[in-house]
Amino acid sequence: MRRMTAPSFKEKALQFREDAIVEAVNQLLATKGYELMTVDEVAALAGVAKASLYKHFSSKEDLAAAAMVRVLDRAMAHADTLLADPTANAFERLRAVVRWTLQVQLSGQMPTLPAQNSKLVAALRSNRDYTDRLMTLSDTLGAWITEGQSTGHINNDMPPELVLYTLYARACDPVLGLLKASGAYSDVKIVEWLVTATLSGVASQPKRGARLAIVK
Amino acid sequence: MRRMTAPSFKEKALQFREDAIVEAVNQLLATKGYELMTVDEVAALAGVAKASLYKHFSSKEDLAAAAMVRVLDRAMAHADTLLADPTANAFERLRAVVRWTLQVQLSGQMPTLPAQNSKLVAALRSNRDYTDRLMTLSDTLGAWITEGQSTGHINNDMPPELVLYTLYARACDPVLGLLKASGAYSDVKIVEWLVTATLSGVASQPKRGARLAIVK
DNA sequence: TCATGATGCGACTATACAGTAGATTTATTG
DNA sequence: CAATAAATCTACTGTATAGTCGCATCATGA
Repeated sequence: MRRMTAPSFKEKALQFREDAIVEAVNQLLATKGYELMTVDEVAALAGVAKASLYKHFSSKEDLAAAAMVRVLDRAMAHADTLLADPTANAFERLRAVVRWTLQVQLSGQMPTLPAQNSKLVAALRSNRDYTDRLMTLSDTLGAWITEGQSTGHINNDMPPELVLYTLYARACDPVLGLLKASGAYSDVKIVEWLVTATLSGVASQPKRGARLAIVK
Repeated sequence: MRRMTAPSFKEKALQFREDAIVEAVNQLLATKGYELMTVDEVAALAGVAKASLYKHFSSKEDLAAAAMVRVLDRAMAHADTLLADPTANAFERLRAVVRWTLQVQLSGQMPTLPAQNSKLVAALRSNRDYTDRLMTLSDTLGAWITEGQSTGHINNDMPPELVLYTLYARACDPVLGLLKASGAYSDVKIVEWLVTATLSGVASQPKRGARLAIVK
């Protein structure tokens, strides 16, 4: 049954609190990671008692899932804005996705979860809010990837799966943090280098037409 | 004062136990990660009582450091064998390093540590056994990288630091595990794709001489 | 203004885990 | 073989933290 009336004051306050909690989780996941994040910290940062928090989310795993849902929503929203630009092709959209992901991580806003925690992984897998969004986003990006392969922009020898995972992996690439910690480079420079590294690797690009002088 | 006598039976047994402990740590770090690894597990897996373990290593951080020292030693040993081949150039040696790293990870033998645990990071930083080896290995690889840049094999626009970190990051690349979990590809294929992705990215390589047909 | 039901909170429990103390075994040496 | 020193083990402590209980508070609707 869908709601008929406008959200009441109480309901808006509720939503506001949930947002504060998820924002706190997002922040802590981005800085300390899942294992080191404590529910007490989340509650304190959100300005909520722990028992109240458990009225909204039934477990620590649920908290993590909520943060991932939010970042996936943002990623999909970003993908939609990219589709709105008719001048960009699939490859350029993928490049923009990589850049967006790196920018979010560099600004300390990217929540990351350990793939090794089996209890957490099981909780995520059985969370429809999460899995549905992950599949939707993967479908969108997967379509761009195969399109990029058919237009010759993306390596045809690699399975689209591998390319997709490679993009996702930018969200937890440790290189970003190490370069930032060195303090020697601007954020913009770091992002551009890593976009290049992802798409073209660290090897020199063979110059187009480089063999002109050699071939007769 | 250096020892004069051969290691006694007792001392060999001691060394043997330490090896068993470090091997257990390595295995658990590779599978569960640092936070989820418990000292009780390490002791059980090594076949040693926890209190005995603490006679060898004074903290959980020390255990992790010992495992990292071991893997760094192996990496340096591998680098030495690469230097022994006079036909390979710096770029080819770096490719071999990437392949080795991926192979170790794929076989479930690569210990990884969370960069977010500040207590652990502090312990590693103040551990000479660890830092000395890390610097030595970085010097070796760094020399190969700048050599690769001067011979035009490696992108000159990128700081060597970035290239070095990119190589190191292969040790904890989640793409490997995801592809393996999909079950659709052989280990050899996975490694080769990721070597390519690291060095040349996921984009199509512009074919050498591709503009021949266009330029006059 | 009062009844009500949902939401919030302080204080609590249970548990898992890092680290320790003291008894016990074992290799070594005279 | 006896004395010793070192290493190991069993059983423990202290603490951090996920999750809960029961009472207090407050918006809402009559």
